[in-house]
Amino acid sequence: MIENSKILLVDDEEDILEFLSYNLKKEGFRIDTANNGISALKKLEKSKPDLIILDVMMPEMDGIEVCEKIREKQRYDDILILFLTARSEDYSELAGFSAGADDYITKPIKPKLLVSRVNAILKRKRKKKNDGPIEIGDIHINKSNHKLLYLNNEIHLAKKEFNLLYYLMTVPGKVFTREEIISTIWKDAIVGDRTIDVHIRKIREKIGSNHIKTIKGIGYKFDI
Amino acid sequence: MIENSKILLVDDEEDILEFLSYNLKKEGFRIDTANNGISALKKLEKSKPDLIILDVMMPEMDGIEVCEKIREKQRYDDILILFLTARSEDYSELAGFSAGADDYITKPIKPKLLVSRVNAILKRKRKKKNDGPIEIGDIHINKSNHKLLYLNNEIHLAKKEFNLLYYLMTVPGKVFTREEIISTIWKDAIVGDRTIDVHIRKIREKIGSNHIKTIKGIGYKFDI
DNA sequence: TTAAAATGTTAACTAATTGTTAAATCTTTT
DNA sequence: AAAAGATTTAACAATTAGTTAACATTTTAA
Repeated sequence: MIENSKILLVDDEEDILEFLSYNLKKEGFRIDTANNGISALKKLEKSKPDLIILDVMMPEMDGIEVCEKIREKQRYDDILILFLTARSEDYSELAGFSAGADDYITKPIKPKLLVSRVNAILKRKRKKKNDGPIEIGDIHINKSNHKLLYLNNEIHLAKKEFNLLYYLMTVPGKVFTREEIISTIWKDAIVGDRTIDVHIRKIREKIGSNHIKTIKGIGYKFDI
Repeated sequence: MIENSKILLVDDEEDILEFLSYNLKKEGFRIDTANNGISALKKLEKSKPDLIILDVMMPEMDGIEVCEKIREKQRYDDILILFLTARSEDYSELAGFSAGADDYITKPIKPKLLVSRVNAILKRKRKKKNDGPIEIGDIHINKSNHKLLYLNNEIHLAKKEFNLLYYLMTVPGKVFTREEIISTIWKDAIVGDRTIDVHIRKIREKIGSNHIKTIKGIGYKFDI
């Protein structure tokens, strides 16, 4: 869900932070702010955003430098960086991209343009990775770190349970037939008929029984 | 070796290809050329270059489109793309970066600038891949001096242990499959199945068993 | 309404994976 | 060349995951 993306805003001017914050929150983004480079880098450690919007001109550590610092760490590779630059500071386009930015917006910022640019860039990111985390309601499932968050608590799922839930969540609302499930989760093994049920049961035990619905005679679906 | 980098030049004008080729070969780069987008995409399949220099203006498929096509494939993520654009085609800066370019050069091309830009961009890539120190919680690991600090005490790790821990720490939280681990830490050697475990055990002996978590059936991950 | 069909539930059983040692084999250092 | 250290292996233990069988419950449809 693009709307659910976390964005970190970095600018030394409070006005701009508020302006950006307001316009992006309205679109459903989760916003965090920092008013200098150092504090931005610290916030990163705590919670990794999907996108950082970074003012180029800042006292002490400018945006370019912050960007370079971020790009040094491999684990931040997938964070998008969008520069905010005054039209006059032409240098920034070049230096910014050399530092590893993904896009830039020139001031004065037009809310509509901002939002559309942010959406575009996030969409691009999403397309890139196919095992992306899925967040539906109070359930966050992430294949790359094999984590399931239910109401913000980490829940342990065994491999089969995890794969099964993830599979159902790839297309919420869609009914997956037992056959479909077997052929993707069990590939070539042959398992008895109760096996699926038992796994479903174990998942329900962990995330409550409202999310996975039984469609009798057909299969199961994940619903919010 | 930056000098050894492979560069793919894509331009429809033979003159420019030769000009670029001449100047870059002189610097020790390995050069391959293509005179349209289709052929460039085909050459990619055969042999992956480190950098692609792409003319924006080309008949049939323009540079932007080629760039987008490349960026669609995850396996080409680490290829750098540098655009060649006429000064007038201002649009390309923006469209180009949105398409996923890493830098651009405007025509007319000055050999010295070209070379320095190419070097800069390649160096940036190299830096990214490499060895920054990683500090997570109470663990500081530094590849350049092969040191591990745990709770501010220096701990000795044997080479394999060190590499393994470092690898896991490059992306904290991510689950590395046994396969991934084997193929990066053991490159081309073939080792038995218990080898990883034994190394993991030794690392845990030294930094406690909370940081490296086992995800049964999948692999290991480093967590804070 | 009731038998048949499908799914839910449990606990026992089986299989698969990982942990732990100590010894064997390589490597490096002295 | 001996010693020390690093790495791998093999055997076995421990743990966890996955499956099944037996039975219960629910739903469907005659």
